[in-house]
Amino acid sequence: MATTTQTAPLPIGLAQKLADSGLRSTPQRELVYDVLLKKRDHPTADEVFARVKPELPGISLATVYNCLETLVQCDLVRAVNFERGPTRYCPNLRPHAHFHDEATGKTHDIELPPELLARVSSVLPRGYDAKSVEIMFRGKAKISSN
Amino acid sequence: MATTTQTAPLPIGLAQKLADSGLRSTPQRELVYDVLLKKRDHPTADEVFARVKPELPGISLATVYNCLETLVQCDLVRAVNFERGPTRYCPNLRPHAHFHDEATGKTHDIELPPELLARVSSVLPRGYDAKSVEIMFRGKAKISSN
DNA sequence: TTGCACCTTAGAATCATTCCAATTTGTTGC
DNA sequence: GCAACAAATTGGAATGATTCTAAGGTGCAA
Repeated sequence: MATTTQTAPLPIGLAQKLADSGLRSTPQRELVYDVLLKKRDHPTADEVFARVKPELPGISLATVYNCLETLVQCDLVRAVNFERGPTRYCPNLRPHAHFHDEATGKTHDIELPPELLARVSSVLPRGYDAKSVEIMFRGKAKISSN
Repeated sequence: MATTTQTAPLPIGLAQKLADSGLRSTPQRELVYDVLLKKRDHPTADEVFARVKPELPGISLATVYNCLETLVQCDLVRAVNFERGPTRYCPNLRPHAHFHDEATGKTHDIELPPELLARVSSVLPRGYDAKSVEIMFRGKAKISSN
């Protein structure tokens, strides 16, 4: 195997982003991120744990929580909260909204036209300085794209 | 006291809305709703409990949860969830967004121009039928209007 | 006035998450 | 390579919010 060959479809930016924050790249962090990238169905921490365990049987749920939190801090992952229920994680970094299908419980990403977030933020009165905007829909989707 | 005099600034629509759903108007439900109307600072269930207790010392936390849930079902109150943390309750029925001030932890209502929600909903692809839209900002507010 | 459906209650149970103390791992300077 | 230190992981306990459950109350309807 040539030295330039990637050994796996592993997240290219992960180690760098972590280093930027003075953090280490660990097998646990890589695997958690990898799992999020592989199946983008907005899993909960528990679900990530279940997917990660076969690859790294010794991993603990606490570590999964830690890794997810780390990834969120590094802006590699978004944490999404619908009403009640556990936090869900999303590796889609492009501006998008979420649609929560009440029938299936599934969450879909909704791509947003580039100017919409600005338009939405423009409703803020003077004195309000928003770091982030979250748009979420709730309803039924006739299309099951997931 | 004339028969047409209101005996208290009690929610006019409550009994009716409840009846519409085949539910009864009870002292607990009235008081919980009253408390939400009186101080619109998006209290948690615990906070509502604390405000309600002096008026009705026998009330239980479970009942407060029940009443809040009932009010949400009757579309008299909105349940709001920011990342993690307890659900907050909001009796503002007009279309509005929420701004969560990271510095103070307080939540502010942001009035929305009437057409904005429609505009936002228009980004949904065919097949997505949204019953509700939620817009939430996170950041710092220089103005403390609450 | 009895029956029945709806409500409320207290406390137990559940679920997600965080905390903690102990251990492991990695890195740095020697 | 090796000690020392920092960062990361681990399992289990602790916490916090919410829901569940079983029992008792309340009030309308026949």
